[in-house]
Amino acid sequence: MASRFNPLKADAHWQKIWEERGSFHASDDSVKPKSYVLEMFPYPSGRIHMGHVRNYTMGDVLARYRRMKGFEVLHPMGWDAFGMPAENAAMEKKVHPGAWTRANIDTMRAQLKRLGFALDWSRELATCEPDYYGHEQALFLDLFEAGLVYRKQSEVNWDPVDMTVLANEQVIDGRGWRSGAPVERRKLNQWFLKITDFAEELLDGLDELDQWPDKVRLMQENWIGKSQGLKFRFQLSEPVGGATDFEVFTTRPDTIFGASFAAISPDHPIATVLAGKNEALDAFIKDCKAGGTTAAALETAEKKGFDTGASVIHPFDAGWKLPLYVANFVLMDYGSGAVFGCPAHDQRDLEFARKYGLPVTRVVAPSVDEADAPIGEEAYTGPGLLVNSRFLDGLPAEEGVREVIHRAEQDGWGQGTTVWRLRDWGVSRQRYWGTPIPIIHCEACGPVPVPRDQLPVVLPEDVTFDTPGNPLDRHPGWSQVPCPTCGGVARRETDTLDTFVDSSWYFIRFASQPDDGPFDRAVAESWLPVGQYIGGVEHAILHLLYARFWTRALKRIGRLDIEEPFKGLFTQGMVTHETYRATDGRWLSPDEIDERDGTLVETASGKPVEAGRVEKMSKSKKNTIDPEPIVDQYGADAVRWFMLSDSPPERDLAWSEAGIEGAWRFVQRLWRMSAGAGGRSTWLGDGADEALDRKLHRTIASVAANIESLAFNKAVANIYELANTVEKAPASASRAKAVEAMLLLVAPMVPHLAEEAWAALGREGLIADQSWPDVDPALLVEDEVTIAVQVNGKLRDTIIAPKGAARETVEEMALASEKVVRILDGKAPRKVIVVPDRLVNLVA
RNA sequence: GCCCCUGUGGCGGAAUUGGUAGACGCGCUCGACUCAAAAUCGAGUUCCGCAAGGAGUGCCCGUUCGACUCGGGCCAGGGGCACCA
Repeated sequence: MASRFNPLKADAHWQKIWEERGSFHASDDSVKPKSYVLEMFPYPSGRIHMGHVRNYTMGDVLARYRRMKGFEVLHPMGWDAFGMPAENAAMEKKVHPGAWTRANIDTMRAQLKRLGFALDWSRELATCEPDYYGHEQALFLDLFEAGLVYRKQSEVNWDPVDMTVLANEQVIDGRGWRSGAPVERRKLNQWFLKITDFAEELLDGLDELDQWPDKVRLMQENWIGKSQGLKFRFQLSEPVGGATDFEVFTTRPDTIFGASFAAISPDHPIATVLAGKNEALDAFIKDCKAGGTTAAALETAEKKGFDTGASVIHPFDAGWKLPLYVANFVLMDYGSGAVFGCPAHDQRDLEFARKYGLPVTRVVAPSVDEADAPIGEEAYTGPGLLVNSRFLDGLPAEEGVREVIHRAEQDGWGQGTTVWRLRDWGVSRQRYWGTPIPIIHCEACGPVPVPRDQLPVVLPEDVTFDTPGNPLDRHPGWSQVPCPTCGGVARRETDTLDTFVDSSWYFIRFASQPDDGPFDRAVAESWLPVGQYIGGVEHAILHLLYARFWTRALKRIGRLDIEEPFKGLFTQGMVTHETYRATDGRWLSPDEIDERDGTLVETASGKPVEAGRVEKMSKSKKNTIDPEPIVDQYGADAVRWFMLSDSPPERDLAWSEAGIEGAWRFVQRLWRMSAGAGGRSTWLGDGADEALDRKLHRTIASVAANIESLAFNKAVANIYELANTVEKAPASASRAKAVEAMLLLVAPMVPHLAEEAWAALGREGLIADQSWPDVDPALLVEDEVTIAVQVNGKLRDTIIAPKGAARETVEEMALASEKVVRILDGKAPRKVIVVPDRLVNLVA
């Protein structure tokens, strides 16, 4: 028997056997209970990175464990293959996005296979292929016909030099990433999905997702952002271009008497009219449109306003006029695009009022006595009673909200309403490498769906990337088609779908992939919802919300009777690594660094180096570790073991050389203990070892519990403890059993070693096909317990007592302790607290 | 700006409902084996102290017989923010 486990041979050997036997093919018509384990599918960016390895290792352990527990497991893999990086590669490297993407997929598939994941490769899919996106186009048309798709104007980041639309990520400090030109906001006609129709049910549905992290549920709740408040109309003192009033929304109608100005968005129709007669205002509005469209860019921008000279009338007092401003912080997309400002109780309004010299009137105070307490640098947003508010005076603020809404409804100038922060999902992208939107624009008929028998609308491959912008627009023939309805002159939609659409239903396609439709309903329903979904927390909002929406939309149109796509969700942490910088600011890779005389230097130059933070692996910081050479050197199992060890899976994992070395050593230690030369003879023996039996059975139970709750680091620690105990135990029949059971426990984590050792021990069949070992409940119960003895809450001694011993017995034993006698010094304790089987606390 | 998360030895971290803080791993120290090294095995390793003992889970305050755990107030670091996926 080999004295060392050789992963180079073993990995490939067992991977081939699993593949030949179809070990991990999921059968749709199995009689076993079904379990769907899914990790977020990767974007084929080039090569597998450590984050993928960690993600897929976690899912793999769970999938393999569930198979051992008797489930028919669906554990598929595919490619989120459309997206911007392929177009960037096309421009930079002069390769076609399709060729680049497909080559990446081939590379990454081979890399994943080397890690020995228990995946059903027969269900592999790539979103960039017509046999996937064609079905997506059909689903898009289903939603279109159900009235869930519409068209409206929406803003994009526009690069005026490159004449192209920019993604937020391409806007750096308000400038285009290539041209460096200041970015403008520009309106385009775009397609939207009516996710807001589902706002209420998407919010309510969160309550039932009890196997999701609270953090993610909260993030989604905030994102959906339900607010209740008052919608009312401000009358303009003088009509503006025919308008005599406009709508305002507020969540704080109780503060209406603290109003000192009204503000509308730069995009508000009234602002547009006013700007027509006022050059300075026009310039101000243009200025507001500079910069990016992200929330962060908008909200950190300096709060600026422009006094239009117009005014509005206070709803409760016809003689009270409020100045009307155009303000850059008022969002046209939220509420009505108009607000009233109450500086005393809103920080942003306060800063605005101070800047433009507007009055600040307190209308909420902690008590009536503080009615005239001045507002300093900070707005008062706490609870309290209404003051300086006429008929509202003395009411608690929350009652004031109800009272103002009541009066507004009674007098007919406003009504209580619910407003959502959630906006409809804009799915148009002015890009090539995405799913073509299956719509034809006819001059006479308007937008017309592509007839079903003409799907898929295939993305043409003969395009060029020599100029910026969407190549589909420039393609000579592709967009020119007759109208399907009238046969007249028409043009294909040249925008493509947001790649989040692709990832909103791939998990359904994995469950069922017929040729003639997106999925077979009954088969899909037999697997769904996904039992455990695992991926990065960066998808906590958008991807997960869109997938939830898409699933509910399919239910609404009668295609699938599933409400929530993901029953269990787990968000794993990132893989990090140390960073280094040369004194001139260059990032240096950790292997370009040496330590000389206690200081860090750059190996090549000998110049000093500054150690940076341990950060997410990224090319720009030169701290990435390519998994492939690591697998070459240590084998798949050591890499997998390291990914599971130490760090809790939801937190970041710091890559280290020492860590992978440690994992490698443990893999070898497992081999020596079980099948390695000389190993067996040391543990074969007769007779029972009850202490070892107890340890084994407790370990089986706790490893199972820890895998089920995805606490892999704890499962790993359990196994180390067991290994330590087994090694110290004398030879016995119990020890022989423990070694074999231990192989079953590690089989989901280090499957190649487990198979190799299983075979070396002469056991039949694959370890992958074995059942998880049973636990004898009798062995989980201890007959003796260690009890802590405290005096005044401080630990002074421990005693060993029979499990379940009477309070009196334990108290007596504690009082008999030498240390306790010395500390109590003859005095009787005032009070004795006994926690059965845990501790005794003597209060002196 | 808004929202969220995290903070425990030299390091990663463990600690069912408040009940023996530091399991397990890494590193380090000493020892065994070896001509030597690697590998392996054994012992030790929160801090102060020879010891008895004392202190200790980012900081301050509180609740409790008892707080890493609960409440209040801070500090520090990190993440997300709708066209990156």
